[in-house]
Amino acid sequence: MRREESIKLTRFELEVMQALWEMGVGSVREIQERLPEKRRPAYTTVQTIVRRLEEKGAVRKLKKIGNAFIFEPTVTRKSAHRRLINELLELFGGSARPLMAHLAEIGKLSLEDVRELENILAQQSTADSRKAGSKQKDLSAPRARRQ
Amino acid sequence: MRREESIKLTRFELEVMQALWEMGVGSVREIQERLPEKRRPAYTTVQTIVRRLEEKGAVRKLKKIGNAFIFEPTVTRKSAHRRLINELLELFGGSARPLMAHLAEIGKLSLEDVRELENILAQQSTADSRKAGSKQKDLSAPRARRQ
DNA sequence: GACATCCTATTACATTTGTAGTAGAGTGAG
DNA sequence: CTCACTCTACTACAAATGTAATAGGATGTC
Repeated sequence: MRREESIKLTRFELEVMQALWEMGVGSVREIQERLPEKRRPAYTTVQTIVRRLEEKGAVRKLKKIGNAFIFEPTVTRKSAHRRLINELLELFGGSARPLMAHLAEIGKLSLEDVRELENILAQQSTADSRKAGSKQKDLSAPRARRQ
Repeated sequence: MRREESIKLTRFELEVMQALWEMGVGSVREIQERLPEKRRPAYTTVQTIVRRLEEKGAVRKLKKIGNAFIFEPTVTRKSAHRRLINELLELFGGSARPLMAHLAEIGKLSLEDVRELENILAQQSTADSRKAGSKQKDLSAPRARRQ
């Protein structure tokens, strides 16, 4: 069994996974309909991507409803994101600092962002020092976007 | 003239650019020799990548020494990195917060990192607040910085 | 049970990317 | 000048990726 960390996803594959992660599970049709209407790919295009995702081990057939397969993700959004981040980090020398500095420099990171993050981290570190096993979750939960 | 922000670089192209950015300018030979010895690509492979980079407008011929061209980057490391970061940010909903949270969650970000960053940001914001009252934009404006 | 639908499986093809070979022009050492 | 080298320009080709068409099986609807 391949380690899921080793699965690399292309841009389009990631979009499809994104839809699946949001839905939990879904058919090819449902995935297609969830993709942005602007320049929505053909049904069979989505089908091809889902097939490739299955070959890569990123999704699997969960069951069949009627004559349609229902797919579910077998890699978590988090692990996929982790991979992407790690790749990006490599370009920045492996450490998060230059990346953060860059984020700040190009205006993507506000002082408020950082202060909140600092609080979270501070709490984590005290919590972790007492009980190292507990995974603090949901920091990456989607939140209202502004563009 | 294409806007440099629109230039997308592949993994290998980025490695080559990395070498060029470090050197400032250089020939194909020099670039090749600067690539990591582990699995160093053939000379003509590097040559091909450099040619593609030239077609994309990421480098240009600066001059000729002997019969060899000397290339120089025409996109800055910063702008290339900005593009990569923006692409990654899109996956995280466009905001840096979830990305930061994720970084913290997977242990890539320490409390010290964040505290230092906070200092930097605090200084920037006081400097900027004199000009633009609202959001701290413009951090990406050309601000005499060494490359 | 015949038809219009919807799905799957298979095949196809252009582009991009990684990786390099070859031919021939330019250049420095004798 | 001639030879060995070094470069460039051009060509090649497989794998990955984006994008879809086609053929044919399964299903719901009269």
